[in-house]
Amino acid sequence: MMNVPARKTPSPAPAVDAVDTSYLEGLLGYNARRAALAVIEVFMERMAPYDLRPVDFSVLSLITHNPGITSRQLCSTLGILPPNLVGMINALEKRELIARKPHPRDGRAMGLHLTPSGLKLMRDAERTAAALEAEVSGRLSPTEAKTLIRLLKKVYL
Amino acid sequence: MMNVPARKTPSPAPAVDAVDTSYLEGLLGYNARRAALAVIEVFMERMAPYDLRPVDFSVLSLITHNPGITSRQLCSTLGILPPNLVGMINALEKRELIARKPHPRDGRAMGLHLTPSGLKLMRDAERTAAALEAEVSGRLSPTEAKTLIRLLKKVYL
DNA sequence: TATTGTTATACTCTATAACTATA
DNA sequence: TATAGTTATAGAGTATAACAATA
Repeated sequence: MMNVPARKTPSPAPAVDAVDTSYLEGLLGYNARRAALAVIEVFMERMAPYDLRPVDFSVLSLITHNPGITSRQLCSTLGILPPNLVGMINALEKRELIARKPHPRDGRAMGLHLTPSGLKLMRDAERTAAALEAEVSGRLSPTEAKTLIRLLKKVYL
Repeated sequence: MMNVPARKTPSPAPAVDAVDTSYLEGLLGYNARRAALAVIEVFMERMAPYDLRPVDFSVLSLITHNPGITSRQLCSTLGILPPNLVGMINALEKRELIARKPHPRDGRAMGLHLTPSGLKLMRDAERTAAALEAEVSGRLSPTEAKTLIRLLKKVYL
């Protein structure tokens, strides 16, 4: 129970029963990272049926709401480096979810657009994302969910 | 001949001037990840003088506040896989920031402890972390900072 | 000269299987 | 049999340099 040492042992090597995480839990970065990983973990599970990782969803979502967006614009918006986007775009094009069309004003760039099947997939995927949001926000009140997003924006914007 | 109005061009490839991110910005996961990355980026800069990555700081901080903690306990607390912790522990031991002592009750395990120089480093590093917290929280009110951490905990706990 | 998209490549992070020694 | 620590290794994610085509 108490495990009281006999008076004054050198106490050479104490053991830890319950880990004290109170210090880390007071740090914003620690909590933000844990929360992000928790949400993203659920997100990955729900997007698995569509064979979309979070980054694929982000890319397709930006193309959905910005038809004709270029690779360069995707990169700077999402913080992806151009060489790392190439493979993703190629894969999405190979799956016939997106199509490249010539940019109307810049011969170097290609505008990215959803194909009909890409549009259909994203309608379902965004519905799933909305359901997931409602679920996670279910642990919060609607007001808390809005507050949380507002405060997170204040941190990174 | 005349039934193709000039107004109704096929609009073959629109261009995007300003990227619309409003959809993604409504998603909790997107905002949590962006905020976490922003905070961690500053954290990395401030910890560079100590040659500590965020994960090193987390490990040393847990050892600081839990003398005798085992590798296994570190792994389960921080969500690190055992094989990936080995190298970190070895490196910290080689820098003489931590020392392994035999676990008092389990011959398989080793208790981890700060060395005097490790203790000194962590006093400085935790002071730096506290200053950084104050700075980031400076973009929020003290109440907002507390609210943010409370809501983040609700999301991942 | 600067920028878009691209290739090649390296480095870090994370994940899996299997071994050892203790429990 | 199960667990703590370890090794080896594979895969994913992220980074820089350099090139061709176009601005």
